[in-house]
Amino acid sequence: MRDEKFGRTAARIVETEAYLPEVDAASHAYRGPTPRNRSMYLRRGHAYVYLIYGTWYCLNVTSEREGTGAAVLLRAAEPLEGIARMRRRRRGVRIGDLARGPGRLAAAFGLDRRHDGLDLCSARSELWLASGSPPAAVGESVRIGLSRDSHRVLRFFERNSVFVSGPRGLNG
DNA sequence: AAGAAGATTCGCT
DNA sequence: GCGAATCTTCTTA
Repeated sequence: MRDEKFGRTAARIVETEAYLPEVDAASHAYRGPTPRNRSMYLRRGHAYVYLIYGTWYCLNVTSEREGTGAAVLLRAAEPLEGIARMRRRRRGVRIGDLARGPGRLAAAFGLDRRHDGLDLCSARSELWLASGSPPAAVGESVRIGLSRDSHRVLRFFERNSVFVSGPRGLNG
């Protein structure tokens, strides 16, 4: 959820990908800290927001203890609140496309590097995680769009959600 | 120092 | 289906 002066935007996470510490060649933290990825080393529950292809931002939630680089990429979400605001940010696309994909999700919430490093578990943060309705059935698959460590089954999604970005079949 | 690839998406052919 | 957009990091293509 994101709180701004003029209202709240909220969405329910329906698709994620995990990036492991140490052994995961696809992780931005695989080769150690850099200016871009340093917030991956924050304690679990912090935001890692980065720019990809010089064009889109992606939102991750850190997942390990302080000093260990790991995170969960939020790949897709079901818009719940502030949908008009999201549509304005997303050039008026259909609701089903507002947050279907990691770049689109961050764009719907209006995120950029100013949000990098925020504590997503703090009531004083403008961007935060809330508990919501649990997924009915969780599917898993390999992660999308990787060339290294592409075999790892670390993508998780709500099986019957139309807001998921990638394949929803038995094996992803 | 320069070039290529990358956790993506959009618009045009 | 393919190229563009254009930032950060890694390789030397």
